[in-house]
Parts: sequence; C-alpha cells; structure tokens
Amino acid sequence: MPDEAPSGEVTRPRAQTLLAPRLLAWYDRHARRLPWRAPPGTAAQDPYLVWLSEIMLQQTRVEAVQPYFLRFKERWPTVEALAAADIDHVLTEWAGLGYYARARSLYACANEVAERHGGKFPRTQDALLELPGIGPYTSAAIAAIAFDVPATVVDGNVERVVARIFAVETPLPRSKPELRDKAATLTPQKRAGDFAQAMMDLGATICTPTKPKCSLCPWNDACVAKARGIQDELPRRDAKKANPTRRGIAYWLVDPDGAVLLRKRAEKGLLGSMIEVPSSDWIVGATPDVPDGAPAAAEWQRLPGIVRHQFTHFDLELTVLAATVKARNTDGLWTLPDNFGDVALPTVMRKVVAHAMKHTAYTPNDAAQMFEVAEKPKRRKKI
DNA sequence: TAAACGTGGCA
DNA sequence: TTGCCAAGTTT
Repeated sequence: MPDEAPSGEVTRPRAQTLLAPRLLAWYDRHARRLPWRAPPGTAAQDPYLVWLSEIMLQQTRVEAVQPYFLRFKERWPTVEALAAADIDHVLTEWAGLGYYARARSLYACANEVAERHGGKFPRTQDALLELPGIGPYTSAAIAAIAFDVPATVVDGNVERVVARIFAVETPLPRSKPELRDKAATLTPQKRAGDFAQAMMDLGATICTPTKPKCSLCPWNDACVAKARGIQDELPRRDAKKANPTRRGIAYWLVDPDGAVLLRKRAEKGLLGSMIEVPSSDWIVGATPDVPDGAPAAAEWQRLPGIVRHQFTHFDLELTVLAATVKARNTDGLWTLPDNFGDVALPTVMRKVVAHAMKHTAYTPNDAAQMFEVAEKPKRRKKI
C-alpha cells in the first residue's frame, strides 16, 4: 500500500521511507574523506569541483582519480581557467586516466559553461544533460551534490546495492530500468546529495561486488538478497563475449640528438588527440608486414619481446621496430625522452616507450635513467 | 540497441 | 595468467 506522496515525490511503501535516514546516519559516521567532497551535511560544494570529480570518476576508481583531481584543481582552479587552457595541456594532464573522450568533452564543457552560462553551471538535471560529457548519471550527481536537487543518482554501485536490497534477478544490463525505478523509491527529498554519495560509499566499501560485508551494512535487515542468501550472486550479468587480439608494429625512430619521433593521433576515436609512437594499423590476425605504417624508410631492427596491452574491447600486441636517422627526415613531434612527461602519452604508449628504451642504447650514457623517466612520467616538472 | 571507448587492481 | 569490472557517455 503506497503512502500519500507529496507532489513530485516517488510513491513508495512505508518501510522504504525508513531506509534513507538509516543510510544517512551511517554516512554521517562513515563517509570517506575525499578531496572533492565536503563533510556530510555541510555547506554546498563548488559545482566546478563536483563536476570535475564526477567526470573523472566515470568508470574510474576513486584511488585512480585522486592524484589527477588534485593536479587539475591546482592548475585550473576555476571553470574559466580550464576553459582558457590549451587543450593539449589538458590532455597531457589527463594522460594515463583513460577514456580520453572525457578530457575532450571536459574542455568543451568548460568552454560552454564559461561562454554560454556566464561561468556558472546550470542547476537542473535537464540543463546539465545538454552539456558535453554529461549523461544521466553525471547530471543527477551534480544536481544532487552541488545543488541539493533530489535527483536519483544511479551508477554501478547503486545498481548493485539496489539489485541486492530488492533481490532483482534480471541480469544487467536488461535490469537497468527496473533498478533505476527502484533506486528512485529510495531517494529522499532532503540531503539527496549526501544520500547519493552514501549509496556509492556503501557500494564501494560494504556492498562490494564480491564478499560483501553484510554484518557492517546499515540495511542488512532489509536486504532481500541477504535473507535469501544470494547476495554474492547479485547483480547477475549477461555473459560477455571474449575480446579479439589485434596486432601491430610501433616504430621507434631516433635522430642524432636522441630525439624520438612522436605524432598526434586522429582527433577522435581510440586514444583520440593523444600522442603516440608512430605505428601501423592494429589489426586482428597476423602482425602487419614491415614497413606497413612506417614513418620513414630506414633499417628497422626488431626489438626483442612484445608490448601487450588490454583495452576494453580488444587485446593489443605490439612489435617494436627501432631505427636511427642522420637527420629529421619526416614531420612529427621530435621529442627528447626528458620531455616525454610534457606530452599526452597514453599508458599503452608509455609501455612502448619503456620497452624501446629498455632494448635500445641510443643514449649510451644513461639509458637506465631515461627508462625511469619513461616509466614514471607522472612526476613531471611544470610546463 | 549495441558497440566503442582506457586503465588498474584484485581474485 | 586471465577475467572481472569500476562514481558512464557517445554514436
């Protein structure tokens, strides 16, 4: 029997109205302290920092985001500062975090906010949804966390918590609409931002994908999955098909100064707008023949070993070929390894760099030191 | 609707 | 070593 619901509020059984206060009480005691998060129940947070953190957190763990968030916050403290930045500097700062379309959308969004919204983020979910890189999750998260709008925030954590609380046995992603609707029945009218973060904290620390810590859960007495003993099996998922393996060749070309030829990838698509060691196409099947995709004619020497990398939808195996040239005979970004930290090299390309520097002695003096630079470019000097 | 789109930690 | 999958969005 549904309660009488105030206008705009989701109708829900009476028992469910008790759940949100219990979770908020748990959150008041157990909220993780994160650099983008104000303490529970305190003043509103800077919408710019909420937005920045939420974009970074898309499909990305808190631990991976933290150093990136702190560097962005320090370097670009406001949305106007970010909008005024050089996009390549933004991509360089993003390098290693993955899903690089997020960084391009981040920059586009900053410019829209700066130019069309007077530097202020819109306060409604619908208006936020219009901005680049902001979808259903992020619009709800910003509305709730930055503006205290009672929006329902649904991410992977919330889906897992809700699937267990209500024992939803339909596999993901088919169950998404049902999980969203059930999550909406839990969302309170007040402290929706804290509630959203509480749900995500609960999912991240208690209601974990494997071995959930039900004894510590503020909702354990209400959880249908736990009552049935199937909490470890939920949420179910449709089987995924195996990833294919693609193969290619990376070309490590060095000039007499020790500068290495790099180039910028196509603006969009895989690793869009990022910097790479020139390479062939990456194709399913056998490794392409030399000199497929080679940036110049040279006496290419195959380096021992292979560079492996896993993307979301395929595995990659790169053979690395190296050569030296007497002059910079082809266009590109000839870059000294000391400066690799200043370019937007994605992780797969850092692996190529590390591999090439390990197996070439093109700088006889201290290849080892340069290898270290390639392996750990995150601690780089300011540009 | 389904595929594309990164990376890293952990079992 | 391999597979899972995480504070999702875009096309």
